[in-house]
Amino acid sequence: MEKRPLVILTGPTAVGKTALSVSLAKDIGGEIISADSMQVYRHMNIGSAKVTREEMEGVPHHLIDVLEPTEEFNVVLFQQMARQAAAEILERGHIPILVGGTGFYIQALLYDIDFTENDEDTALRRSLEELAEREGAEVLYEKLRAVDPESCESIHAHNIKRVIRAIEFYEKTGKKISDHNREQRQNSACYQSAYFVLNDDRDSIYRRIDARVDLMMEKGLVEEVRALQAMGCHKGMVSMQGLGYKEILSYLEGEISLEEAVYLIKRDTRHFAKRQLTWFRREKEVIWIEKNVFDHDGQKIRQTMQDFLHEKGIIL
RNA sequence: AGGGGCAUAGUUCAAAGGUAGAACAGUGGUCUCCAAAACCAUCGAUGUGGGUUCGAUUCCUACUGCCCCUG
Repeated sequence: MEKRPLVILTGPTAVGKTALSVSLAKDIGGEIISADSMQVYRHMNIGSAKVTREEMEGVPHHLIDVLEPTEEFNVVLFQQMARQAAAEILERGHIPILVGGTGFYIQALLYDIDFTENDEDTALRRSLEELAEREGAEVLYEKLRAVDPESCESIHAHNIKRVIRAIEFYEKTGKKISDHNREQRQNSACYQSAYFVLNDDRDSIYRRIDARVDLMMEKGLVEEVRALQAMGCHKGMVSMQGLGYKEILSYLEGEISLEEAVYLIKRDTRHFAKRQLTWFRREKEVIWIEKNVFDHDGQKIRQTMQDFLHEKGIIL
């Protein structure tokens, strides 16, 4: 069976993905699927740097504003929704363009990673969390070693989240997650894809992050978060783990000053950008689009991307 | 101008007559259901010139810079 086309445009936060994605979509007759864990949420516009109506310029966008901030979102949901959106776009004879900075989500869709072996078990997770809290991370780690020693090779004992997931996987399926992951790593892309990573000098990215955070403050990030708080949003929610949200919440709860909150948002966003780049470096078959190689000329960048798309047979 | 104080990593702070620790930043990495999360690793400093001493970054001294007080 011939693979269906998928264009991916990603890169570190604040590098300029949104603007480029819209013009590319117009160039090639595409529709955009957001691979962004925060822009899915309604009422979270400023802090998530969500594309505005105007910025969309009429290009259809999917997976934006589809959940309430009180709802949960995760890779599995993303994968299902994105898969569905892509199918619909293709049916319309358009090209799906996956745009966003969450590398894990992109991977989940592109390689069709199998997450369905078990359902999330909140009770089990909680009891393991409590165990770690009460008796320490080492005890939890030994529990994992007993059932899946291989996982201990790759998961650090301090990384409680992943230790719990590995134990949970074993409890629910009777199989080792290390085996499962090894199998899944063999997956090859299930789309005829072009995986573009837009990048720029580190200094430029960091400067843009700082400027963007300042702009968010001017636009009223504090008010946005205050409104979310009034809707009943609190730190325990997935949506409130977003950069800009958790820090402003801390400020509103009187834990830190506004100045500290801004400092933390900038710092954590830089860290995030760095982690994103680490992820993309590791991904196979990515096409790096270094903005400075193209003198930051959007026209040249779009032309180059289209050349790649021709080459890969994604566009004629 | 006079008096006093301080000069240690990019920043904030430790320590010590036998060549210096930390936090944060920076950098590299892990990642297969909380991923804007969680976690790991790592680079890096005694302002400059003299003197005392077996040995100074530490003591003395001059210079430079910064801060405070007085005028």
